[in-house]
Amino acid sequence: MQIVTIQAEVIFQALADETRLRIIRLMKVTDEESCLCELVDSLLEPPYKLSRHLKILRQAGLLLSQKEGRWVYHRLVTEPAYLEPLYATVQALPDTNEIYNNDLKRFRQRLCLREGGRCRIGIQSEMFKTEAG
Amino acid sequence: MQIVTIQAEVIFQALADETRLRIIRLMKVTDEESCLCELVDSLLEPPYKLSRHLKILRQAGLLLSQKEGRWVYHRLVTEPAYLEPLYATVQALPDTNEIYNNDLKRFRQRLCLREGGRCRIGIQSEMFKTEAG
DNA sequence: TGCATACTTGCACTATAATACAATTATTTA
DNA sequence: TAAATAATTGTATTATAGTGCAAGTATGCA
Repeated sequence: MQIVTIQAEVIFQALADETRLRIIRLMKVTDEESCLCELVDSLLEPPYKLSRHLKILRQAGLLLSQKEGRWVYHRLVTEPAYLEPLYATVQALPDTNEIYNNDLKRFRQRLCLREGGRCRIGIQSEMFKTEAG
Repeated sequence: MQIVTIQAEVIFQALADETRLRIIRLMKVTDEESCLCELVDSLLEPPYKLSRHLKILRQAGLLLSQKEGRWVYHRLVTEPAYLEPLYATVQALPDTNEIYNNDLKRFRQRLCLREGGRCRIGIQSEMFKTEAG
């Protein structure tokens, strides 16, 4: 086990971006883990963009990423304990334009395409764009 | 009364800086308000630098600034409610290098120089630099 | 009314950050 | 072993952010 002390500024910086807040909120609300292509289909953002944002969250100590074959699953890190009120804050943020809610709807749909609880397909964005705003 | 919706990214961005975290933590821990020169003496940073950081915090909706003669007093904003866990997080951050603690010691000393609960003097940094690390 | 002073800001400079495209890596499968 | 594919990254570009100096504003006081 490796404990790295992460500067508070780095954590707040990691949360100071709309795309990254969308990722954190989705992971927090669903208590799920997700691979890149599922996030692409949920947030409707290009893979290279999300991949870079995921890296920033990982480096800030907020996400843990594990490779499984061709897929990489990302999930929230819950330690140290002071991360919890931060996630709670993100989860409590107003969602005036329903951005978070639409991400969530698409993500839930996308989860239905898993087989045996794992993603077996790639990006399906075209399909998801036409549905659920 | 004017309610302005502030983007979450702006709030997290405002917290993504060491100097600003020092200001927030000091205001939160002491539950005090402070003018610029008191902060200069507490954080030992130049006035123009702190003035700019205070502006950023104000624009993010975290500080309220009120002018009183030549002095401007700054204090934490507590609304909306989701700011509270953020401040709590800042207050709970580890203080490995005692930076926050040293700020606090100097601030408490500086408060002793108030007359009638108000600051009546300007920057005294030279005096504060020589004491309490 | 002129000076001291608490604070702010214009400007220049440097560093960091977000994005898009294209290329690359790593893994699976035919 | 070659093609397909999930994911990452090099590079260029543009925008934003932090800092320091010097100048400016606004208030109080002699």
